[in-house]
Amino acid sequence: MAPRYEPQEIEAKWQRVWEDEQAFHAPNPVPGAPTPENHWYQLEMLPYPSGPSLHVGHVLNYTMGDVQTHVRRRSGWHVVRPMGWDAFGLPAENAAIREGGHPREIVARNIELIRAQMKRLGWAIDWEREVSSDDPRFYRWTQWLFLKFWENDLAYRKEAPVNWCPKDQTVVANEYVVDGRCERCGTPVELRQMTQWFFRTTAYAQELLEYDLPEDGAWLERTKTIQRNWIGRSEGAEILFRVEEAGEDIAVFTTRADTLFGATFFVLAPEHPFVEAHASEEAKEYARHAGARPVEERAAETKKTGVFTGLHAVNPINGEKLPIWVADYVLMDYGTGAIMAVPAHDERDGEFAEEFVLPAKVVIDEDGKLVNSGGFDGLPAAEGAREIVAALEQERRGRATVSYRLRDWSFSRQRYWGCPIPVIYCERCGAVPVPEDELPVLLPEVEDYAPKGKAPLAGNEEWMRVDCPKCGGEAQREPDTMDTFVDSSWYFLRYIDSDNDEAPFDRFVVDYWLPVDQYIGGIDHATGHLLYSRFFVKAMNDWGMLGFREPFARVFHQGWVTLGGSKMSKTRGNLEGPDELVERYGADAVRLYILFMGPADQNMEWTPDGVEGIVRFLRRLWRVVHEVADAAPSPGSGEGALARKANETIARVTDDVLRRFQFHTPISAVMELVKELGGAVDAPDARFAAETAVSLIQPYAPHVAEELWGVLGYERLWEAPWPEADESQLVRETFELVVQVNGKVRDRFEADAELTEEELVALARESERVRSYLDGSEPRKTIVVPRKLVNFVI
RNA sequence: GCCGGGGUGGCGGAACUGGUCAGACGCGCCCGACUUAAAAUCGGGUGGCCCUCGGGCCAUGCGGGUUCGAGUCCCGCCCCCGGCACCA
Repeated sequence: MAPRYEPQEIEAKWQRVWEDEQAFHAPNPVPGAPTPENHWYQLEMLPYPSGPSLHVGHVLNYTMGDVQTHVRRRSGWHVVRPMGWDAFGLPAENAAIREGGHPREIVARNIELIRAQMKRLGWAIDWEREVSSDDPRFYRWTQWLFLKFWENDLAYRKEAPVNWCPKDQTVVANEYVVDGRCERCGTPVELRQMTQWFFRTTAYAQELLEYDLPEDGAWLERTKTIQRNWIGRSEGAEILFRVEEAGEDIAVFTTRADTLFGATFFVLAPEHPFVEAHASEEAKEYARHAGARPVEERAAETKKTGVFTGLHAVNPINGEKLPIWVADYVLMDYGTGAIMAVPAHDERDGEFAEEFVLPAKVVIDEDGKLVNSGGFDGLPAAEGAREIVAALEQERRGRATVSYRLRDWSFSRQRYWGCPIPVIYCERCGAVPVPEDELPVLLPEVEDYAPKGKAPLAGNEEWMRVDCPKCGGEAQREPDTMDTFVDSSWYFLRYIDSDNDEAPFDRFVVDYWLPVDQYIGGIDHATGHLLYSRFFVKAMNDWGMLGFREPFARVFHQGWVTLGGSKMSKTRGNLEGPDELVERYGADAVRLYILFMGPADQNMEWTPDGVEGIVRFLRRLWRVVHEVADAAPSPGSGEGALARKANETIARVTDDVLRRFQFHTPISAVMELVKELGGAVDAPDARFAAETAVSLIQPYAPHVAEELWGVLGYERLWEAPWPEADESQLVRETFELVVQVNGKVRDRFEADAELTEEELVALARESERVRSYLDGSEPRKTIVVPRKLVNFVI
């Protein structure tokens, strides 16, 4: 009789062993010493410790990473799999405000609790590399990196319209405004003119479109599409229009240079500097009002609005004088903020022309060829565009160019709980960097850190007052803090060298481990975190800090876990933690269940109902392995029906996890194996099958697998080599021959795998059932698929 | 509108390069064993319709096509999910 399966005891026992041994610590390579070539960096997006518990979505995410980790480790890879905390930022700060404590304390408490949960789930994490973004030893280097960006003109300060969240009382980056609302709290954002710090992400717009991946790297098409759309590259031309009244040129951007002869008027965005400089009073008045409104609001207007400026622009291709209007359907931050209007071939220009009774001129006919376009008539549109741009280029009035939709990343935040921006403002010297040896600028205590529309750090006057590092005169600190996405843009580099106090990281070790071999996290970060991290790495590569240009070789997005139909999230308050289930059924059952629920990349509704099936499977596995240990001889035989099934299971599980990144089907495969084994525990090959089943389930259920490994007489399964399928066992001596008549299966029977095509046909024709369908007639055609089927066509 | 991903039983889903009556594995449901009984456990059944119990027909969003053979390939629709969108 097998002892009872007591997951709580078993799990506590093995977790203690792994902890004592630091079983999942992966040492860094040392220069000059031999290093394992086969290395693997397994990374999952780090959690916000804004609440006291993980939710089941996290459990899915980290268990997937865990399965990868175990399989890779046991397959001979040197695997690093770190963990840390995205501790700074709004989520944690808002939680602290809600609960009425200091963010530092709330975050520290949450980290304790979540770390304990992670250990309780038995994840194979290298805890020696743990980092937290609110630790001065970490954010010192966040500040250092900021200074590098500034020094390299990739960070700058400017006054610009920015998204302001009235609830969170801070600026929000474009990337985290979703449908005009703050991604964090769902409040509609407002447009505010503010002086802010920006990262010049646009400098890398083109490179961010090109995935500079290692040979075997792969990003999902889905993710690349989202990023591509976000970056929004359009090829077109910049064309100069002369405004004689002002003695100036204005540039327009167009993707339709082929329609240049069709331009009948000209439009400036309200914010275009030319308006304030030269336009009529009426036009200026309109521009002041219109420019203050957010784009979504402008777009929602049913009628186009605008005012004539009193000025004219000369079309460089034909010398026509076009009236210049100012209208809010033209946006300052795309292209040049000015357009040539072609009402016949652009819907919006058409609407505007209709509203203000302006002429339209058709220049492309139904066949897509240029008409009314002087010497360019008859050219197909694409060619016409090229020719026209070429002609303008001769006159230095135009050139082919590319425009992007991507904007620079605004990253200064008017909140307390973040990394201080190490800048000092001096009346005489302007903005001055805090000298490197004075880093970190520690986040000071403030009396009141509640959001109030301006930076809470400004409230600490003693901290704010500082001597200018350049001239020694009176100066003030920058009171804004950094967006938490700055921290997460490089944390994966710090993991690799988290004890380094001389530099953010050492290039040698980072170049060894990175790019991250497998990154797992939510697709909601496709245009934010994932893009920012790529930007950071490209910049650091340009400065020679590291030797690669992409941070993540492979990216996988788990689906959301939904509850009541909507994504689990703190804002919705529909969180479900794993604790109750873990307590009841153990970590192994929860880990298996969450992965068994469905394909990991699809959304799934959380229901604990099916966990019973997994518990039944674990109990069966427990019982069957004990029975085998009692009944079947050791070492036993590696041949027979069970052994073959076991080998097939090895091949399936390995391929699914490593190549297909599919986690639910391996569980089915092992279930099948265990079921078959249960009916033949005293077979000579039962022991081999039992060992295989235990070994294959270890990445999913490491505790029970370890215990059963012991029952089978072995030790340290977490270090045991991953099983390899015996190829000779996969090749069957016989196979089930399917015989079809007209494509319909009429008979099936075992046949020797060595038979030739002729022999198979002969065999098939002997079948009684087939004969009755053939009805004595000769098949018109016979198709033979070796080792599969014979099909008679009559 | 443009770009990307999907549509298979009561449910989650499997079928990886066109080839084993499509539906693995699990949930749920039904039947049985054990039990005084229930739970637990174990065994069996479970796409639909028809049936003379041999089997037959229909089925992978809809309509066509290619092929000896299509969930898988091609063409045309419909629907769902995600991204972008007054972006010139």
